[in-house]
Formats: sequence, C-alpha cells, structure tokens
Amino acid sequence: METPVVKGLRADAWRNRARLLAVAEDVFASRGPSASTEDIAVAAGVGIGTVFRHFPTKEALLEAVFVERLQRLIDDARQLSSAPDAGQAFFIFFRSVLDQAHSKSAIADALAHAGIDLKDSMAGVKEDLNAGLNALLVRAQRVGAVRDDIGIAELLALLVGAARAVDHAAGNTDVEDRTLEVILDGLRPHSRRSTRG
Amino acid sequence: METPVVKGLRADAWRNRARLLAVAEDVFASRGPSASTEDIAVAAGVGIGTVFRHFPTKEALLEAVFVERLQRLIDDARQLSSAPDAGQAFFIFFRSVLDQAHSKSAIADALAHAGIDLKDSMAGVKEDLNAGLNALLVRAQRVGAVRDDIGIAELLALLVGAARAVDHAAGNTDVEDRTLEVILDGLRPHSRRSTRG
Amino acid sequence: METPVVKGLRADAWRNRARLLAVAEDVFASRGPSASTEDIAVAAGVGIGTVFRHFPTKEALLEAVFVERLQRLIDDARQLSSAPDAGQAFFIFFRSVLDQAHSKSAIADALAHAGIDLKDSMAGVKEDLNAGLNALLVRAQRVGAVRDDIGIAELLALLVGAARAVDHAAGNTDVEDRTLEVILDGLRPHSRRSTRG
Amino acid sequence: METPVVKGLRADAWRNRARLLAVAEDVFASRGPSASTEDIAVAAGVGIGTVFRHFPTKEALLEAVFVERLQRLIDDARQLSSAPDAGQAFFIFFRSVLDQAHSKSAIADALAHAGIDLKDSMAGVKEDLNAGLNALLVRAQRVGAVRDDIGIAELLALLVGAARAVDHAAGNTDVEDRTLEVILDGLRPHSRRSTRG
DNA sequence: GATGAATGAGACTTCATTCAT
DNA sequence: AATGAATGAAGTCTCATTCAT
Repeated sequence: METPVVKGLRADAWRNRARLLAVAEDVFASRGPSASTEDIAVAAGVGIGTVFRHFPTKEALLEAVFVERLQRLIDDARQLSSAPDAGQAFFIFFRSVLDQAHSKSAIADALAHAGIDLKDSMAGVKEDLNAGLNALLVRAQRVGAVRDDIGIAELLALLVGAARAVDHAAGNTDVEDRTLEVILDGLRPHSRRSTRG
Repeated sequence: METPVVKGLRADAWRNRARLLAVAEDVFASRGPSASTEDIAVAAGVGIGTVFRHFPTKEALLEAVFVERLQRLIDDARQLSSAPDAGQAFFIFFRSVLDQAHSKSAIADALAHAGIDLKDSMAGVKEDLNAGLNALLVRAQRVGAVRDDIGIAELLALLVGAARAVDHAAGNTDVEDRTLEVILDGLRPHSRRSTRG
Repeated sequence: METPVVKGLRADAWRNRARLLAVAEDVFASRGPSASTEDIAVAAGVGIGTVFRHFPTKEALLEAVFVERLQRLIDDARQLSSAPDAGQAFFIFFRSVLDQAHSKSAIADALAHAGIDLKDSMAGVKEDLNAGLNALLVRAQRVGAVRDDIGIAELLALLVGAARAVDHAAGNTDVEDRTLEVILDGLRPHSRRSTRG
Repeated sequence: METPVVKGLRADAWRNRARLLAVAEDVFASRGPSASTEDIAVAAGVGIGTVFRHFPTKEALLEAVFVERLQRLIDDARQLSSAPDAGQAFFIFFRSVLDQAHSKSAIADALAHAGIDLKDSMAGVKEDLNAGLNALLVRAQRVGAVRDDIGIAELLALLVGAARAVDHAAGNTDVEDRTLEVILDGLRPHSRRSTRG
C-alpha cells in the first residue's frame, strides 16, 4: 500500500503526492470541499504549483481523496469477507466505516460520489466497492444476520445516511451510539433485534 | 400562512421576498448552497440589488431558506400531533419529511443547521421544532409504536441521516422505499417490526 | 435667512429641504463626503426619494452643503467688515472660520471647492466670498494689521490650510491654539508679532 | 533605498511591488483615495489579482503608499539633521516636504494618517518621523531660528496645513510661494522675520 | 410631494489555474 | 520537479439613481 501507485515518479515526487493526499483529506474533512487548494498546499508545506502538478484540477484532487477513502473501505471489506462469523463481520464493517477518523460527512461524501461520478478513476473503485460490499452482505444474509430484502444499493444508501446521522450527533457519543443502533437494528431480520440500551 | 411574515413591507415587496425565497430554495436545492446569489436573482427575474435588499447577506438568505423549510416541518408536526393514532402520526410525519419536494439533502441541511446555528431567527425555530418533534415522539412511544430508548436528539439525527440516505438513492423509488423502511423498522420496538416485502 | 430661497415650494417641502441640508452637513462632516445618501435620508427621517427630489444628484447635495457653509462665512465677513477696529475684525474673522462646529476639514473642503468648482450655484457665492474677504483684508492691511504682500488668493489658501492644520491637531486645544497662532503671526507685519505664550 | 524592503520576494515580484506602489501613489494623488483598485492595476499594467497578492486589502495598499511617502520625508529629515546650519536645515526641510511631486494634499493625507493610524507598519514609521522632526526642530530652536513655543505636534499640524494650503494654490507659483512664506514667517521668532517679497 | 422598493454598474476580494524562474 | 507570482473570471456586496405606489 505504501508503494508508488503511479509509476515513473521520483521518490520525492511520490512522497509529495502521498503527503498531499493525506493533508487534503484532513483539510477537506475539517473545512469542507470548498477549502482552497492554496490552503492545502500550505498545510502540506509545498508550493501551489506542486499540487497542480500532481492533480491537474481541484476536482481531481477531491476525487483522489474520495478514492483513497473508498480504497480503505474496500480493504476493510475484503479482510472481513473471510471472517468466520459472517453476521459479526457485516456489522463490524458497518461500524468501522463510521469510525473513520475526521468528519463522518466526509465519508458520506466519498460514498455518495462513488455511486454518482463515473469518472475514470472512480469506475474501477466502484466495482471493487460493490464487490466487497456484496460479499459481506450476501454472506450475512445467508446466515440470517441481515434481512433479505435489501441489496447493495440500499446498503450504500444506509451507509451514507448513517454517516450523516452520526455526523449530526457529533460530540455526543451516547446519541451517536443510539442513533447507529437504530439503523443496525433496522438491518436485522425481525427476530434478531438487538436488546441493548 | 400566505400572509406577510415581515411586517411593514409593501404588497409588491412582500411578493418579491416570497418569490425570492421560493426560487432560492429551488436553486440551493438543485445546485447546492454554493449557488451564486446572482443566479438566484436571475432565476427570480429581479436585479441583484433586490436580493440584497431583502436578505442583507448570502448567509441571511440561506438561513431564511432553512427557516422556511423548518417552519413547514413544524407545521406538519403540529397538525399530526393531535391525530388519533399516535404511532401512525409519527411514521406519517417521518415519511412526510422526506417527501418534501426538491433535493432531500436540502432538508438534511436545514435540519442539520437547526441544531448548530443559534442565530437569532434560528433560536425560536429550534425550540418550536424540538417541541413539535417531542410531542410526536413521546406520544408514539407512550402507545408503544416507537422504541423507548431514543429522544429528540436521536430522532433528529435519524431524520437527517434518512434524508441523506434517500437522497443517495434518488431516482430509484424502490431503493428509496426499502432504505427508508429499514430505518423505520429500526425505530419500532422489537415486536412490532414491519412485515412488508 | 430662514425664508424659502427656492421659490414655489410648499411649506413642508421647504422644511424638508432645510432639514436635509442641516443633516447632510452633520453627516458629511462626521463621516466624510463618501457617506451614503441613504444614511442622510435616514438621519433626516425622510425617504431616499425625498433627498433626490430636492437635490437631483449627490454632488448637488454636497455642493448645496458647501454653499450653505460659505454663505455663513460670507455673512460673518460682511458683519465684521464694518467693525471699528479693522485689524481686530480680520483676526476675529480668521478665528471664527475655524470655530465653525464639526470637522474643520469640512470647512477646508468647502473653501477649497469655492476656488475650483465653477458650477452654477458656486459662481455667485465665489464672488460674494471674494468681495467679503477682500473688504476685510484690505481694511486690515490699510491700518497696518496685516502684511501687505498677500491678496485674497493667499488668504484663501491660508484659511484652507489653517482649517486642515487645526483639524489635524483635533482634540488637543493647546496644540490647536499654538498652531493657529503661528499662522496668524505669519500674517502680521514684521513689527506686530504676537507676544503670547 | 532601492533594495527590496520585503524580504523573500523574487526579483520580478519585487519589481512589480515597487511599480504598483509608485503607480498607486500617482493614482491616489490625482484621483483621491477612492480611486479603484482596478484602475491602479490597469495603470500598472498588471492583473487585478497581482495587486491583491502584494497588498491583501485596499487599505493595506493605501497604508503602504503612506508609509512610502513618510519614509522619504524621514530620510530627508535625517540627512538634514546633520547640516551645519540648523536653521537653514529646518526651513529647507519644511519646503522640501511641500516640493514632493504629485498632489500636496496626498502628502497631507500621509502626514495626517501618521498621527492617527497606529497600524503595525505605521507604528515604527511614526516614531521615526517624530524622531526626525524632533532633531530638526530642536536644533533650529537652539540656534534661535525657530520660535520656542512649538513642539512636534504643532510642527506636524503646520506641515499638514501648509501642504493643504499650497495644494489649494496649486497652479499659481507666486501664490504658493507667498502662502508658504507666511507660514514660515510665523515659525520664526519675533526678530527674525523674513524680508522677502 | 413623499415614499421606499428596484435597479445594475462597479467596488473589493477570492481562488483555480498557468507559466516563467 | 518544484516554486510561487501572475492572472482574470466570478462572487459578494454597496450605492446613486429611478419609478411605481
């Protein structure tokens, strides 16, 4: 994961790209997508020119940040897809999505864009994400841990919605937990409703 | 409801204000809060100066749009709070929130701001919203239609999240319905889970 | 002086005109000539339309304020021009110009414009001002109270400069006094230099 | 004096900054401080963005112009403060202030602001100016060339006033000279009144 | 005559993007 | 490759002026 994805870059250039991506994720998460590219350059300690050398437009940078975030989700999904308890795996994944650091709505944005933007780099990611989610979901449904009447589309919408809901409760952990519990309970089949709280 | 809220304005001025608010709601819903004031002026068929005469800053315009939206929700909540079937009233309200025309995420934004911005005009609205939601929620919980372990904070977060979730499924009515059903089921107490397809 | 200058106005209209002029003088003096016409309308308690009915442009309003101020100076000069002690009369006048309430630089502006703008209304005022100043100056020079080598042009420039100088010292009465004394001493013939402070 | 004051700028950037400052001085002098930033950009042959890169607000630009002008006065004062004839030095300085090119009232504005605005950049300049003026003034007073009853405050006010006075006489050199002579005579002790004119 | 809502040119300022160094 | 100065379109907001009420 820490090896150059884009080939043919000098070591320092690739380091800059990685740093920019990380910094951009932070800045966009905390100040929203309208944060200026200049601010990101400053935060990354590089010149503005360097940002545009690596990401030809601001949108490309935003997209790269989304892809990065989604990539991590996909990795999580893959690792959990072979866990022994399919039900547990599914719910652990759902929670882990929302545990991502920073603003949850940033994740919501990333997920939201995955289903909408069909840009070059997004296309492959979308397929990978669908595959990963599908594996988790179907396995969990097969063992009766998740209701049968939903598919990937619903799962994605619920992830986005849950991220936004949790984001709105930001600050109050109790509220966050109870809110998420409602959604997770909604995902369980009739007879397996959680008894917590 | 169709009478001047802001007193002392001429009839024509108030018509312009109402028109602007409606147009702004449309434009912000479809192009996001970063839509330009100029665009709204053009869409409303007035000069840019007229927008700023009625709403001294862009933020004031956004706030007015939010307040308008919330006001409608509050009205809905009030009317339903005296319905005979408290459980039905609650779920009808929840669905009606998401039925509001335009982009659902616009509603999410309005709701989200209600809990954050404590601006002058917002303050009163927030109280009214809380009161309206509380009446609906408590009554529904009392008759056992809604789980007891959530309060207004969770309800608000879920409304925001549901709006976003439904927004993400935008276009596919089936997905919208099933996604919403999951969240509504999550709100029901253990034994009253919906059995719909 | 308190009778309508512009004929054919209703009593209330003329009152509005007078009030506007007074208010405009205040506002321009305290906030500068870039104060908005709207502000003046508000301060005068009339609608913006009324301002433009009486003064077709902002510049016309500014000009009217200048003329008003100059008119008062001219009146002062006339009254003093028949005083028994010509020297005393001259210096009393010079000081009285700077005693006008409000910002001194406002007076400087008015005086400055008198020599520059040759607009309709200004033309006559300029002649009156010159006549008044000339009477005072020549009489004072004749009795040896003021040096002989200056004329109206120099006197006007010195009035403008003194107004600005005093304005700069604003707040510190001692500095104001000593500064003015320097200029007045400069106006006296060699042997009559003041011996104050 | 012609070396970069603000460090860390490329040669070309500094050239632009210097050019902008010079052009801004001209434009503000001839059209007043309300001249538009855009006009200055055009006159300097740069894009509007360049103006704001060097001076983040219009006020910052105005301030920089003031500081520049004051800096020149301070330099003059310093050079003259070690001249053999202290009296001559003082009067040469006073005249040289008014000889600065462009509109004299621009100088008046700069001097006027020196005593009012205590902005960051102004603070140091004000001290330097005071120090420079004080050296000239005290030395001239010590040799009996200037009356003893004035201090820096009065000197500054007189410089401002003289600039304005001369500005008002603009165009007529004779009037300018005689007006200035009056003020300079006022500065001399009783027995040393000029005999010119 | 008085009012104040409407207008739109123009001001200041930001920011994505380009390009000379 | 990296830098950051330059650019100018576009955005928010102000204000003198007009005109329907």
